[in-house]
Amino acid sequence: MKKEIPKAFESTIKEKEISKIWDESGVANPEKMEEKLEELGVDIKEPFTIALPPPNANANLHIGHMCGYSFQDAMGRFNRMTGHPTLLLPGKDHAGIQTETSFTKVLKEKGIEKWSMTRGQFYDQCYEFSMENAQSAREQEKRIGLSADYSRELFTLDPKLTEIVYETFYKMYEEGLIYRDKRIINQCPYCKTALADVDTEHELQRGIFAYIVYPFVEKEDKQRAKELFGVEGLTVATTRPETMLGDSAVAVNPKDDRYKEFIGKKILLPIANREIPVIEDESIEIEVGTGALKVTPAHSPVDFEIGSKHDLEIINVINEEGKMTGDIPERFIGMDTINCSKAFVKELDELGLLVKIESIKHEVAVCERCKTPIQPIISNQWYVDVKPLAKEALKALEGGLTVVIPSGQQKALGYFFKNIQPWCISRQLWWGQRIPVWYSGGKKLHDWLRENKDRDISEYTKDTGEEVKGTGEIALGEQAPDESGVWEAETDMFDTWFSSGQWPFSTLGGVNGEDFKKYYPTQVMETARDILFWWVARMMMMSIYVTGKAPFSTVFLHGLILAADGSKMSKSKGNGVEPSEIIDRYGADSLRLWYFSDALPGSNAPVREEKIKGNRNFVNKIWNASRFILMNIDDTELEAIAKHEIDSTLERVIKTGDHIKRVERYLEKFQFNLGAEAIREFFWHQLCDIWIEEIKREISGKEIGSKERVEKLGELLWILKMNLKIMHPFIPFITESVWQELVTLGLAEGILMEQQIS
RNA sequence: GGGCGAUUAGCUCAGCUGGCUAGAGCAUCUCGUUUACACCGAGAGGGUCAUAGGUUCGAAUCCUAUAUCGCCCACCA
Repeated sequence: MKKEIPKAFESTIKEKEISKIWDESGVANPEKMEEKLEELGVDIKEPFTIALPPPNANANLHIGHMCGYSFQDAMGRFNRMTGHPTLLLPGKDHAGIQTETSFTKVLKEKGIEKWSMTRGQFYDQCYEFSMENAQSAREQEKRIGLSADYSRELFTLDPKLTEIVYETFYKMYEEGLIYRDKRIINQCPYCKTALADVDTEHELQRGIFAYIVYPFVEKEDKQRAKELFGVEGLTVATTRPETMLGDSAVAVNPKDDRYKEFIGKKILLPIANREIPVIEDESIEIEVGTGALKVTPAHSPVDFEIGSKHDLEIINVINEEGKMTGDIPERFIGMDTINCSKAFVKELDELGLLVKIESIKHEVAVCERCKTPIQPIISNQWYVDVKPLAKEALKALEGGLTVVIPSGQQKALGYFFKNIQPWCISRQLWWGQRIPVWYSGGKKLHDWLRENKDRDISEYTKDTGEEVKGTGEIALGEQAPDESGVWEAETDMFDTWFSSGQWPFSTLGGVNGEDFKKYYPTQVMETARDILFWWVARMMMMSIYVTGKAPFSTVFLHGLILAADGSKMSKSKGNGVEPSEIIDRYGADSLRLWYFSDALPGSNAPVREEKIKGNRNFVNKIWNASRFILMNIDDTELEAIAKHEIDSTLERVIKTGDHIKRVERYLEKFQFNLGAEAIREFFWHQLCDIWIEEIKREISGKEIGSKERVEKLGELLWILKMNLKIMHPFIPFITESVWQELVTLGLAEGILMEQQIS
């Protein structure tokens, strides 16, 4: 009897051994794999490349990350086993705002306030924090079997990448696509930064709807209003009374018969006691609220539009931290918006100007990262005019150069490109890549000049009380253009997506990189569908802009992993499933197989442990079937069986060949579920339940070393090996483990990972 | 308000360009101590494929409505 083979597949032990073998082989490196293919005498095909989505280096990987890696690894392994030098290019993302938020929390738990640190201190410690997370993420990636080329691993803040990101910025600036603008932005009072529209979410929240009387100035208007409405002014309805000190007008629809006659009249804004006009605007909906809208251009995107149409004054009353500010009564300054709202309601009530308050539920924009309600405020920010980029991306999409799976998401992406808005790329953060801009005489001077185009620089001092110390010009670069000392560095950071949007070519060394020539464009982008607009869209736009070519031909969006009850997993709910626990219990292969059959594009996949357990049973079945075959081969027969030439006309051999082809087709068409089902069905029910049983009978009573035994067991061994190969992209650990058992007996060579399927 | 998708066995879902008695996994039930595996084997039950029309020799599959659910986008005060 040969050495003992355990009855059950001990996944935890085996996975470690196998990982080590793979690491040592080095064939995750495409050049190394190419050499291997040459050795094997195989036709070398086009490289297959995936720039793996870099996970945020601020937390452990979750079950969704593992899902992505499973699909990408399956694609990678399959291509590697069919003659393609394969590059799965790994990396980690600094994830600007998200990491800054989570690291701030980490500090807080230690009793340290972010604001008590210098930017530099914060940056350094955050860097360390990110590196630690990157390390554990790397370990997790390997646990699910990811065959990435770690010799090329990158972090988005790597100087090599930053250089490329800056080059793109300079190019865009010179071509007039980058500009600074003062307009209404989404301000997160908690993160204290501007956000792009796409960085906000809408949440249904409870709020108030206050009906407030805005009295007229003139006596006759008051009287007329009294006759018509019973109050001496127009009643406006608002969910945000605290913004009223920033009102510049009351707008009504010109078709609204109730208010028509008051258009052009003057209103005395309560509390502020400032006169504002009644204006007309088509966009006002007659049925909503009272049909009269208070217009606050500084603090509402809708109002901002109306304001710029009618050239209304912009009055800032809320600052970056969500506190009341500006030219307002002393008692409100510094109040937060909620308390201010309450105070206003009280005062208005005392003045007899509060009609009523309704309690309503309405959609509120919140910060995508910390869920704090955003404050729309006016501020100076950097923008990219992405319209022309989106146009090219749309062309690629419509021309079929990039195909999105599932197709419904392709339409959504097209819609996004068609309706794209300027992209605000500056963030008031400490963590990330600094926007490489310098201001002569300071940022404030530059902005003042931009806002006061018709005025002379000499008036700046009069306006602001500050000396003019430069020209207000801008210079680009990492370093100040000269030593004159007039240059002030931009302190804003890039939106994290500005760098990750360049991932497909920045990781390959940019347009002049060696890797770029060989591996760009990549073949696949595999990710979760919730970052389609943030990331996939940006990658397409920026990559086409910089390289002229669509960065990938297929976008594969895997399904959304949900908690067992079908709800979204979230940290706050505590209903997340820890991938390492699943792997400990059932093995990485079982989890992978579950992804392939359940986490299909366009679907939701609640984690069902029984199903993963079922896959574990299948993995174990493979182990035992293989073990049985090996146990049946006598030591004295090993050599003969190893040398045995397979008869390609045998029925079982033909059927096996057909099966392999079928699964190959499924993998080529990204039909992982069908592939997973096919390998299971074939191995378990065809091979184990039927053929092994048949062969058991066929060799029973035959003498050891006889021709029949060598032929039959040789056939069985061949079928097993073919099955191991085709199953390997799905379940690499078990298949490689069995392969290694074969190697020790001299029945196979090398590692399965580098074998060619046909 | 707009868009996308879903609705098939108790549960989670397959079912590609329309064609055999509609499938899988898990769950359920019955039987089984055969020298790989009980993380097993043999077998069984269970679906008017959301509803109503239509196209067709033929529809879960195509078309049109309806209903319910989900997701995304959008400035409803």
